[in-house]
Parts: sequence; C-alpha cells; structure tokens
Amino acid sequence: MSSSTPQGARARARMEITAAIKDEARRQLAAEGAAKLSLRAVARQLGMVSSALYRYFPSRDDLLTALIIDAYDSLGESAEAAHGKAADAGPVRRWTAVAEAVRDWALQHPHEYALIYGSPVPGYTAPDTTVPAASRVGLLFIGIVRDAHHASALTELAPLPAELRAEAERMAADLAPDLPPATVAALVAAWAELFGLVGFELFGQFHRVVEDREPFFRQAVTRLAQGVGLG
Amino acid sequence: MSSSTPQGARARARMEITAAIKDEARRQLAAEGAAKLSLRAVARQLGMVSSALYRYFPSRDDLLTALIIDAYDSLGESAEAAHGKAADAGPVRRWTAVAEAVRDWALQHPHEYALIYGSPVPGYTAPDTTVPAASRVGLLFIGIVRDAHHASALTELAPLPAELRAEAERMAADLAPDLPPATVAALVAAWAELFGLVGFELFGQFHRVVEDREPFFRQAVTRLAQGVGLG
DNA sequence: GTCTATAACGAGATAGAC
DNA sequence: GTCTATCTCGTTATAGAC
Repeated sequence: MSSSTPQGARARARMEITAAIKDEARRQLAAEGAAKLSLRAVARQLGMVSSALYRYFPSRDDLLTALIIDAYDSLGESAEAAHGKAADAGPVRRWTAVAEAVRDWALQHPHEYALIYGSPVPGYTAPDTTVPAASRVGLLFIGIVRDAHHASALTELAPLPAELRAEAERMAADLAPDLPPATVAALVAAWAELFGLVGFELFGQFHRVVEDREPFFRQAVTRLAQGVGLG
Repeated sequence: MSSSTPQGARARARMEITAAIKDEARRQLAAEGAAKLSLRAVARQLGMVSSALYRYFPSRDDLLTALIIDAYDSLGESAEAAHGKAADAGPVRRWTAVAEAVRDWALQHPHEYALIYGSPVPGYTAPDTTVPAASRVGLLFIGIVRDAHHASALTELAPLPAELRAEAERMAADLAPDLPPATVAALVAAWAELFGLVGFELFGQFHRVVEDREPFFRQAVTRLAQGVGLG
C-alpha cells in the first residue's frame, strides 16, 4: 500500500500467473480431456507446487469454470466480430456470418468446444456465472431476428400447436418480448440445430458422410435462417 | 467336441461374464465418464483379477468400442421399434416417431448418449466396426424419405447452390441414389440438427431456456421433417 | 484349448511426514 | 516446499486348474 507501482506490479504478476495457469490447463484439456484436468499436473508443468495454485483458483472446479467462461467469451467475441463485419448486410447474410464464425471457432478450438458444448464433465456442474458468456451467441441471433422483425422483413410462421403455445409465450417473454412466440420458439430450435451441425462435424459423425463440409454447412444454416422467417 | 452341453455351457458362461463386464463398465461410465473407465476397477468390482479381463476384451479400447456399439444398437433398436409401430402412418408421423424415440432413449441413457454423441474420448478413435450400428437411425430416416419420394409425397426443394451440387450428388450416390441430391443434403443436415436438439436438452443448454421440452421438441422435429420435403 | 491367478513392468497420481 | 512411501493404471509373461 506504500506506493502504487508495487501494487500494479503485484496485480500484473497475478494476472500473468493466472493466465499461465489457464494456458497450461487448456493444454491439458486438449491432451487428456476435461475429466482428467488435475491441479497438480498443471502446477508441476509450471514448476509450482500444487498448493500455490489454490491462491489463484480455490478448487479444480473453479479453474474449470474459468476455462468454460473463457471459451464462451472467446467464441462470443469471434461471433460478434464476424457479425460486426456483416452489420450492413441483410438478415440472412448476418445470420450465416455468425453461424460460420461459430463453426470456424469450433474447428480452431475443438477441445474448448468440447468443453462447453460436449458431454458434461462428471461431478461438475456449471455455476450460473457462466450464463452471461454462454448467452452471447444466442443474443446475436435474437438481435438479427429482432432487426428483421422491426424492418417488417420477417416471414410469419405457421401458428403454433396448442400444446406449445404457453411455453413459446413464456420463452418469448423471457428472451425477446417484442417477437412473436412462434418465431422465438423457432429461433431457439435453430440455435440448437446449428450446434448439432457443428458438433457432428467436430465429433466425427460426418466422417465419410459429408466430405466437402463448408458449402454443406453454409446451405444448412441458410435453411435454418429461412426456418425462423428470415429471407 | 465330445458333447454339446459342455460347449454350450462354456459359451454361455463366456457370454454371461462378457455381459457382466459390460454392465459394470457402463456403471463406471455413468459415475466417472468414459475417460476414466478403468479395466482394473471393473475387474475389482466383479471380484476378478485385471488380467482375466483380457480373455474377454483384448484392451481397454476394445471394451470401449463394445460399449459404443452396444449403445448405438440399443438406440437403433428403440428407434426401429418406434418406427415399426408407426409404419402405417404418414411420413411426418413416422419421422417424428423415430425422432421422439431418439430423444426418449437419450433421456433414459444419458451417459451412453454422451459416449456416442458427446465429446470424443481422449486418446481413443472409434474403429470402422462401429459404423453399421451408428448408421441405424440414419437409415430409418432415409427409408422414410425414400418411401415418401416413391409415393410422390415429397415436396421438391429449392435448387442447390452451385458450390454444393457436386458434394450433394456424391452424398446421394453414397446414401440414397434414388433420391434427389438436394433432398439427401437436407436430410443429412436434419439428421445432425435433430441430435443438436437432443444434445442441447441433455447437456444442459436448455436450462432456464426451454422448460416444457416435449412439445418444443415435437414442433422442432416436425419442422425438420418439413425441411426435407415431408408433409 | 479355455480360463484364472500371480507377479511384475513403467508410468503416473497421491498423502503425509518432514 | 520437498521427499518418500504408497497408491493407481494398462499391459504382459508365466504358471497352473479345469
């Protein structure tokens, strides 16, 4: 507390070590998977002793949570950047720009993708602090559809079956009160379906089924956009 | 070879022990995840010694492969049974029957679902022997669309973009030469998208987003069916 | 031939004493 | 923070029971 420089240096050192821990943890994620992520191994690789890590992350689960939030944020940032570049284009172009950014990010960060959209890690449940980062891609899609709606560029969807009406209205009230419930329901479905396409490619289900995946993906997400009433 | 009974008894014992090993392995799968599946722990739980397991599975990976094939077959059987019950119905009804069977099976077997459709197990790559079992659900969908096509009950889809034409023709030649390439491409996409819906529900992405999931899913898969030209 | 048990390897994780 | 003793793991070689 005597001068500001040591404090700043201290804070910077803390951030640097925190970053080094997460980098090493991501390396282990790629090599062994999230289930085997071990604070001890991270510490060993960094030349630290395991107990020292607890000053940065109070538990293995907290480290996992930080990695998950980082992954969602990295994906969200990529998607937002791609969306920004297409901001002046039509809604379908904006939609596919975000979708392709998601796919590109997933192909470049397969292990982090597996961490956030793959099988849950046994014994770990994500806290609510992951929600804002996890929502970023979805919010982009909502924004695109909302803009189209306010520009009267949205195709009206078929009326909802009675059994879904209440739930669709609840979802709309929660996510986008200015959009028709049928549109919101279709949007949430398209959101999940997009990650089905990405996951199948990444996790090997398209092996020997889809070879030329980029045009296949582009066409599929274009049709997803049409399914929610765009274009 | 002296009499048939001892041979039958031996074979039966072998099958029973094989089944017991897989059952115990599935229990571990649920508790610890596929990455931590351990031959020794399985043997211990069964009161055997670890080396004895090698009479039944030549390696840990072979045990994993057996579990994967079993899971695909269990899912495929459920889907085929549901499809059989809807055999007389229209194509959309048959489609949703299969899709709902997939979802039901996934909800009842979450860990086996994670094994086959979740993140890949680090250090393991599935051999080609898993392909037939893995194809069963897809083949059902192809059959449904093919029947609709031959009954002239298929809506024609929009023409394919030029960049996708060659790949769609290749996929069609591989999977269903009697179907239009655009339909095959849409079918493969819908197949992946279906598992996106199921995976999002199972892996927690719908947490606080979709609450009443059954009607939501039904509506979504109905729209997937329409997307490939059914109904 | 078919199976199980013992023992061991090399590697890695872990708990506790210091 | 370090060291050590003791665990785990997959896998193999070998010996013997049925």
